[in-house]
Amino acid sequence: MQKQETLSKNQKIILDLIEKSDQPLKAYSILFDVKKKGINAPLQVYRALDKLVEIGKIHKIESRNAFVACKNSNCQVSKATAFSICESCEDVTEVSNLKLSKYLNNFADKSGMKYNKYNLEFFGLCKNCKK
Amino acid sequence: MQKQETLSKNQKIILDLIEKSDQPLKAYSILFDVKKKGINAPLQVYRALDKLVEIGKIHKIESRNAFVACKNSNCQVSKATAFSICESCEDVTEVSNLKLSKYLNNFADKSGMKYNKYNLEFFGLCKNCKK
DNA sequence: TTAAATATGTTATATTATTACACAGCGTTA
DNA sequence: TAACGCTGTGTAATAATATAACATATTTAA
Repeated sequence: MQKQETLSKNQKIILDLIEKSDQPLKAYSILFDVKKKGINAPLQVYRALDKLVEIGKIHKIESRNAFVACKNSNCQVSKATAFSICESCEDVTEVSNLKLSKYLNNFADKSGMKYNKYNLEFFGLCKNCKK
Repeated sequence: MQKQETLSKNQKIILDLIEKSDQPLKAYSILFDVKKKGINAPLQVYRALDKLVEIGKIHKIESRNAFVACKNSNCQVSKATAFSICESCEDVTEVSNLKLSKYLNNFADKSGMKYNKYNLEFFGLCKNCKK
């Protein structure tokens, strides 16, 4: 949590916004929302997003080009991420399952390549949409 | 394999191109390459790509906005995909590991959501780039 | 107290993807 | 065989996502 203190102005504004949303936000919707705070250009948003992803405060949902706050309160670096995505309502939830992350962090296939990061996205129908 | 026969002209041209490449291709690079075959517009490419993804002939590498041919020769539907991506040379390989796919296909977390699809991307350095 | 590193602001532009509309070919079925 | 649904094609325009290039400010650390 101590890293929070050292965020820059724009980074704070944008992290705040993302943390207040329970769903992933897209870069240009963020831009729209922060214009009233003096952030005027896409690049200002993307720069903050890049930094926030880098330090693990937010994650990018690659299949949706959208960003969510990290729910692992102690997450410092974004290197092992998993999400479940409802294909109907687009609700996204971060999956935190110790077994899963252990399994994937230790995964090695025959290529001999050692992975230092992964991103997993599950798709399905959420409880509400299954009804 | 029998589905191959029923691909349309544009779909065949584009699948051919992707299958001949050992690395993921981006939509506009595909467009550039197939102009000589009479495919002139992005939409023609995207439509073919959508279809090919749908029937499992190719996969989209979400983090790279690029498309690779499916290496599972008998893959009919693209519902469980895993790739390893070298962050230095951008080499991408499809991971086919029965244990992994079983594990992920059966994965269920506390949300009770049942997944019907997933996409997993591992990142690291490939053998060549590790040297 | 200067240099290096990080962040900001702005304009322009590149890259990725979709909307909207018109029409062609093919198999069904009525 | 005509009407229909379905899938695919072609084209133009535009939307959505992301980065390059340049100038300047602020913070950090030697």
